[in-house]
Amino acid sequence: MRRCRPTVFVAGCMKLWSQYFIPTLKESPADAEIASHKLLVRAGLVRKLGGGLYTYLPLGLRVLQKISQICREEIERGGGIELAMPHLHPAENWQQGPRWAAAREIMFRADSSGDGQRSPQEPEFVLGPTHEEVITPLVKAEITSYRDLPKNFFQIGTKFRNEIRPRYGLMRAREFVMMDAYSFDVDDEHAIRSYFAMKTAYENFFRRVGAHAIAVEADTGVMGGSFSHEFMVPAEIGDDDVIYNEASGYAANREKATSALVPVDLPDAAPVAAIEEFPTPGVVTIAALEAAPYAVPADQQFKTLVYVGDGKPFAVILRGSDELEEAKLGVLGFGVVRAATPAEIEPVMGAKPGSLGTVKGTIRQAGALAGIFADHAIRLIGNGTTGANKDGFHVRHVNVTRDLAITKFGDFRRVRPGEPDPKSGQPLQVRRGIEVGHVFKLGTKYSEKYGAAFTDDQKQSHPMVMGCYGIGIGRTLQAVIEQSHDADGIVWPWNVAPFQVLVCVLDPQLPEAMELARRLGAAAEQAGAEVLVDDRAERPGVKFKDADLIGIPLRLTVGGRGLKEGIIELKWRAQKEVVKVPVAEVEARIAAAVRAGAGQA
RNA sequence: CGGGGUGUAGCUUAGCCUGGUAGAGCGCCUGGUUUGGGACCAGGAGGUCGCAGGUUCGAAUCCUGUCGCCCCGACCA
Repeated sequence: MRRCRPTVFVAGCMKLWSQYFIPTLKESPADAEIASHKLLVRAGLVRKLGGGLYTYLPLGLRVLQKISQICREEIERGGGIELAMPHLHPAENWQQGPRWAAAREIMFRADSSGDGQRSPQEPEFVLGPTHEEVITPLVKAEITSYRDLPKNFFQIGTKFRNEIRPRYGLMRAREFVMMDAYSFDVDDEHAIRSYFAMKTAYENFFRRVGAHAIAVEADTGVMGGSFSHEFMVPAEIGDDDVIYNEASGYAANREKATSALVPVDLPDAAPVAAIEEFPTPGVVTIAALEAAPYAVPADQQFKTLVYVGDGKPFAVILRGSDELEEAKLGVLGFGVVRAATPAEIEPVMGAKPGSLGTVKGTIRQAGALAGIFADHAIRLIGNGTTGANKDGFHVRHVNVTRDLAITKFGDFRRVRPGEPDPKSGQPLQVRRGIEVGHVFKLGTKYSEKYGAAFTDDQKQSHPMVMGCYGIGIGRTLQAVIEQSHDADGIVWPWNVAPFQVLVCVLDPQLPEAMELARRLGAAAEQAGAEVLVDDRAERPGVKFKDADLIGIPLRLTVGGRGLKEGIIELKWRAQKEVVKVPVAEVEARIAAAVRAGAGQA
């Protein structure tokens, strides 16, 4: 017979470490790069199944549930109604929607079970990466009157995205837990109201879970305001650059950030001379044209890039010194955008990349282009140099208004730190952040496509105005760790800690020690805390190290030494000091400590 | 998908260049000594060296292919 530890039952819900499951690690797994990822694994919160796939172990699950519950409460307070949609979606729902082509590459396909012999070309099912394609048809079928609006439905559940590169543990997983909400309103004004209710709910949520998240402008709306915000947790390991100015409060994702580089009242430059073609053999880069003998500064060159939007080529003009921010091409309205290949460019433009330009009359097949889009900043050039659409030639004295064929101006360049803030003119700064949430005013894109319309009090039918909202629950969990840890381990904020109180029994073989531990645990539970009792037959050093690693906010230590003196020790994970408490006073002191812990959270 | 790296016991890894018995630490099991910040001694279990081919008398080691994983870029909660 194998010897087993006898099962010990404890009153209340407190868990005995020896009978629970908290596999801590002394060393970090080799594949963990950042602090939060290492701690997730070392503290026994998660284990990896495969790339971007994680099992939540008991401790991790408890935190996930804590965060989910806080999220649920705040979204409900913001007007959300919880429901649960399938994770498996008929591909048909997506095929009828507006972004099948764009979204399918990140979707996992799921075909009917069987021997796989009859696997169709097109998937029958996909695993849901998000749920607009499911909620909108539901609302279309169920809601038809203005009397039933507004509605805001949300769920907290698993999402599947075939991320090209899963990374950093839960930060970018292929299967992850997300809160997603969808609002339906009668008009823009109400939709904006729903939007800001969600934004407020988000702010409350992040405050309660102890994550310092800042709302960052993610899109400049067409209606004079901004109706997309990302919630970013500042962190060095973030994937996104936040462009901001502290004084003015301006903050935007790099992809959407703009600057006041071009004065609004900048007059159009007058032509200086007739355009003139000149030979530039072998010159195919901005840098080469900057060099002798040409000596044209990069910020006096027009850079012409060719992209393909939904199969049609189009051109973008930037200053030679600027970089294209590809995400900004989104405003052009194409579904799928990619850089054109040299083979695609030459027949349309008349030259290979490096000699391209958009001077009127020089484009071989101007009609083939879906448009020529110019960044505002080229107006700062006024008169400059560009490619002649003839290999080995450029043209100078090119005037923006007189000579360039431009369909439309727009903001396409990537902002650089130091440029003037669009709000205040102060220099912009940059820092890294992790996107943990997103609020987005969708408009009628989906409601029109799926026919989600309502009848107003004038018997008129209108498409509903939608908003969509997401919070990465797992990502928030990891962001909290990233923001709240020290050299020894995690320092959980009270509200999301897997347990709030750890009773550390140094001599569990002493019946009186275990008996006292039970008393302390009961007192903490009575005060409203969740309690973990470390009753393992380990040396004190091991227990203290593990306690610091898993980061329970309040630690109560019961040891033979203290027992003799009639004291126990009370220590906050976030502080260094140890407070000795006479056994006679423990119940009252613990109750007060638990209230304090819950209060400051 | 492009560039770089890596795969050896549950975890961290040495060995690979220069082919010849697969090693260590942690963890685990047994016994003992310890006992307030990751103890010590003795004994023990545990490895298809990612996978498939090839070269060779002989491959963890060299070659080819393949797969997984990690890092840098484009996408996202």
